[in-house]
Amino acid sequence: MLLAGAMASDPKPRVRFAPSPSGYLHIGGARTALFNWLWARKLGGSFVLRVEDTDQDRSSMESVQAILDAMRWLGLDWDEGPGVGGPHEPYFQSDRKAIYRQHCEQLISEGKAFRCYCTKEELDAQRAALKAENPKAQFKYPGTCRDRGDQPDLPHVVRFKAPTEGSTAFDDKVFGIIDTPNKEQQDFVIMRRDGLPLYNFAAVIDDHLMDINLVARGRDHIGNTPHQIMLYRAFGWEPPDFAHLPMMLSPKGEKLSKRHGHVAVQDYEARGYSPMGVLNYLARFGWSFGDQEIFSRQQLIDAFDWTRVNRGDGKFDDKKFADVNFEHLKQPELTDDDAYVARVKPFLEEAGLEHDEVRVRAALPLIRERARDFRDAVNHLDFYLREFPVMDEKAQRKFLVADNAEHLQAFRDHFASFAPWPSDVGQVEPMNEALKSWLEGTGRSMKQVAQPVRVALTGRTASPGLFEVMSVLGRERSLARLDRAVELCRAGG
RNA sequence: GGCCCCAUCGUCUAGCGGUUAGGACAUCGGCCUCUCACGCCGGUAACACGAGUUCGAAUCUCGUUGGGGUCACCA
Repeated sequence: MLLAGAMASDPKPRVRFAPSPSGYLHIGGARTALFNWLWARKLGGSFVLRVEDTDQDRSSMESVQAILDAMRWLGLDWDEGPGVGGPHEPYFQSDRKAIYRQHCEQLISEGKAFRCYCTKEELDAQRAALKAENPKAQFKYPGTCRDRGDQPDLPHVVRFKAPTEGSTAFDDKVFGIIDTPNKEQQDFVIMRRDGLPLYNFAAVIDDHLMDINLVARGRDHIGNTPHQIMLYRAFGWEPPDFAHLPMMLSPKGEKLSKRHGHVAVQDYEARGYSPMGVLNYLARFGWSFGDQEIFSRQQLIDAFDWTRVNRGDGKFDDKKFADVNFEHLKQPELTDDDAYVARVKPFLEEAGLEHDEVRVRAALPLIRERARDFRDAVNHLDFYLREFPVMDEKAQRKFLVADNAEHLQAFRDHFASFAPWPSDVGQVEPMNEALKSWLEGTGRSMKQVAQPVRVALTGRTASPGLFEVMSVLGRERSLARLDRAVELCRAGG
């Protein structure tokens, strides 16, 4: 057995992500891109983006755009590829047809590939006949056209003369040595009838021409690897290293697809996830670093290593994902105030809320420990940003009643003269003290007062501490809300 | 079915011959408390099974079972 990839030297990695633009950026694809990107960034290598759009029926420019947008949103920048160019242009396979044709001709002239004139129908018929005779038999292309004369004018596909003796092995950076008997192979098609290359052929040529020295992709490509290695050898090229990643399965263990909910990166963007929240969850899926769960972008780059990538497939867990994202929103070290404000802004606009940046920043410490994503943050921000809060009907009925008017009025009057009014949520302690002594002095209980005040200020029964809210709202707005609540109590009661 | 791969709490995982099998999410209690949240403390919960190797296996070998991938003129 000839072992590919075993003794590759260790130059700067040149890795690639090669999506097929037939939809959106799949969450599993994003992880593949991430691992490649991390490796390139860690070692100062290059991350190449190549668009595999040879199947014109399934590819679209909208899809290319969606994928590039998602990559940019995640911050997975590429050193070569669409938009940035590079020394190995073009980076769209649909612009490289001449290259594939030329290499195909080379293999044919060297006797390593041949034109096959069999039609799909003929092959199907042969397969059916074999099945009829022996249901368990495995149909393989019988080599009908292997030694038939070359007739380029006839409609044909081009097949690679695959070896049938021995085996093809490679040393995977994740799975170790994978050895596949060649007798399993058949003369596979490298060029379609319409002259367009098939995946295995185009990928090999591009990876070689683009100097890719490590191909990292999903485990579903393991079976393609022997084919590709055969092609490298046929061309006399050194195969790159390979690293295959375990699969991301649905919570039920099935292949992850749209029916399982959110699988497109853009779905998470729309839900208000943070790019680093997404990246962090994906990084920890099939890879670990001791007990560490939360990573900044730089920590990920520093810590990433193929030796810590696992082999077992995993099941997707939305709850864990949400929590990792939450962790990134909570910690200012991971999402600083500027980033937070910038990310939440479009969601505020979408909700039609006034984007009062000063007040948003003032409320941020309160929001951070409550909002699980930026969309959720808008909900928590809502009552700070309106003139008056939207009253929750049940809350109003229960707490803004005649009996509470007096408590609210007294609270309002007492704190109207309080000075200094806290300008920061961290400065509310004096007000808390004042509240306690006021309650004692007037014979009121916290229970009697707190919830009515809360509803008055926020329109809700759940919110941050009373004085934290008041410090964000400011004196005037707070008092106005209390006044309005007193009116509501009297009118409603 | 052929070939390939995988197997630790429900989930993501640590473990790389000797551990009370650890962490995180989820879940269940409790503390904190003006509500919510954060935070803190604690509980339930795993080595798929069977043979070996070894003084000693979650760790090594083989088998069984289970799961996944792949067998296109898709990628």
